[in-house]
Amino acid sequence: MDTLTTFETAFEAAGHRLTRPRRALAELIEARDGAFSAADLVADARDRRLGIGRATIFRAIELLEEIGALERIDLPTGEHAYVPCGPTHHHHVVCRRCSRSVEIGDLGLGALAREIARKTGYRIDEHRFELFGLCPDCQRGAAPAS
Amino acid sequence: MDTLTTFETAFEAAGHRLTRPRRALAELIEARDGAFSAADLVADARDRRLGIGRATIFRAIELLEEIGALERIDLPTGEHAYVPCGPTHHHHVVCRRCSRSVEIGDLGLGALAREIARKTGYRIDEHRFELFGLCPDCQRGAAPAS
DNA sequence: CTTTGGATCGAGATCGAGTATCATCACGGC
DNA sequence: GCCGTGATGATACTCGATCTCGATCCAAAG
Repeated sequence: MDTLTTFETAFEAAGHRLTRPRRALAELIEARDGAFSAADLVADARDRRLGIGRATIFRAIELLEEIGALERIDLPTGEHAYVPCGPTHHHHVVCRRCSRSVEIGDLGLGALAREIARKTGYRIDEHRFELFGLCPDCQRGAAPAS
Repeated sequence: MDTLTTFETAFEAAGHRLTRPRRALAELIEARDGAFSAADLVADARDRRLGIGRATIFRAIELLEEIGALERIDLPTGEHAYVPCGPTHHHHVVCRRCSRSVEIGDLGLGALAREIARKTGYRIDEHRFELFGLCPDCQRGAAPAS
């Protein structure tokens, strides 16, 4: 395999080494195609006997988050999950059954945040908008992708 | 003290006993006047030698959350915090320095969620919108309330 | 191709939030 | 006041996440 996946490219572009564990994790994430938890990756890696340590997985996630290739989402259950995403400001819709996620644009929330800042007097420098529900497939009762 | 605080009333109204530990926790929460973590309450209780067990604090928080007197918020740091709030649908603006929070109304987000549902095909049944920044006092460099 | 330094790795210890257990206690209706 | 049931708190435990540190690997230079 000499074509690099999105995540492999992300590692290189940010000036980090493209090591075997990182390649493997990039593949695992691409294979999931949706939101996943750190525990999911740990389980995947163990199931496939990749011999990747827990710490390495957390470090890779942290790195991809810094780079902007992943974003952490807080599920309604209180668990942490991560979704693959692009560099522009956006929000996510996450299926609570299969975890597949869709990016949506800013949708005027930036303007809304400024409006709220004006009304409350707060200086707002971060906002999060997350939506949860069922994706079309899961509504039909189809088997989820992952 | 024979006037009940908001939280003491909340316990009674939901048909739960108004015990000494619960009264004490209600006071601690009111005294904080903003978002706080479970660990904050544990620390407060220990500092004041109230002799309240860790489990009791988590149970009280869980109860108040069920009742609707508290809502869990996920801070940008990944920590869980809780904010006092009323029963109607709303969102919060939280100061990331002093944790004081302000409730804001729905602001048309319900309609926006429906619009997103239409576009993406997802059946959306939950959404969260949280804003973080500096409250007016903290912008002025004033000492935060808590 | 070999060397070499620093980034990265993996195993295990550790930490900390949150939960489960269970004998004892106290609220509040009677 | 009594008593039954909900509540309490000490303790042990689970589990996600972090820290440590010696070993290893990558990649650039020679």
